[in-house]
Amino acid sequence: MEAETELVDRWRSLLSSYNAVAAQLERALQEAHGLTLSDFETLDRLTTRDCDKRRMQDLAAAMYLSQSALSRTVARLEKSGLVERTHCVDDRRGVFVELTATGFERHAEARKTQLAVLSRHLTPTG
Amino acid sequence: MEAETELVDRWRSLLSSYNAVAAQLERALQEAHGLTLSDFETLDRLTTRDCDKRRMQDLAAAMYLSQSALSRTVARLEKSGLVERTHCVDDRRGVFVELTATGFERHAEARKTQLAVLSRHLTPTG
DNA sequence: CGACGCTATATGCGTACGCATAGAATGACA
DNA sequence: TGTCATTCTATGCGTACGCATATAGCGTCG
Repeated sequence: MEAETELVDRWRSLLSSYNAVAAQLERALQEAHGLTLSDFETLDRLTTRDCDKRRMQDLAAAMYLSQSALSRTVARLEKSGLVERTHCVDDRRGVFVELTATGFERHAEARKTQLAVLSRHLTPTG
Repeated sequence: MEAETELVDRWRSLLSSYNAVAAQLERALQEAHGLTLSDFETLDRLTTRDCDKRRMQDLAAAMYLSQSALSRTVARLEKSGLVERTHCVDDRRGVFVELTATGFERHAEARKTQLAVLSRHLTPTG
């Protein structure tokens, strides 16, 4: 019984910490840069890794999004001119996603917003 | 710079922990009980507190949901017969939300599912 | 080569969300 | 009593999501 309530308490804590930060972050990114949280996270994955040209499946594996959600996120980013999609040459089922110069800049600006929000709303305790 | 990456790392960790657990929980609750995560959390609030009859605004304050999302969640729960809404007598703008017997039972069953999922997917590290 | 199973991505569909606003009831003040 | 600012909940609207399925390319075996 003790273990159960401890488990639920940890979950509650995670739930409220996450939602508090996520809501602020979502709003700030949207307002200042026209980006969804998923948009930003996707851009982030593309800058963080060595090659800034990644296959969809690699992105999907590194993220929390479902395959379909990632597909649409990348479609949004492409429409906004932040990434480009190119078919792989060796396996034409695959799709490479690549940051554009604009995408790189937008990410850099958005990262400032992210840091500002995190430092204000992400408490050390969780 | 050090502090910045530490902050971002904490956020990443929170993000992935949350999503891993939330996705499982959402699916399990939906499949086994026809409940959204928000549905369950709302029922949970109604059983946890002293009086199991609460005003919308009290629920809203105790939760992460927006006011409109809570309104619709309660509407769903009422439609399913798990809660009842009654106008307050003293302030008829307000709405009391009350668990039905069915709602109480459903919550008790769903809580087992919650505990099962949490014990499997909520790691001690967060 | 041709058929088949498998993998990678896209899309139809239904749902929950947040924002902005509408609608109803309150309290204060003339 | 009548007006008006305020509070509480509901709703119109547009968006992102997940699930299931469609589509296109791959590799193998005959």
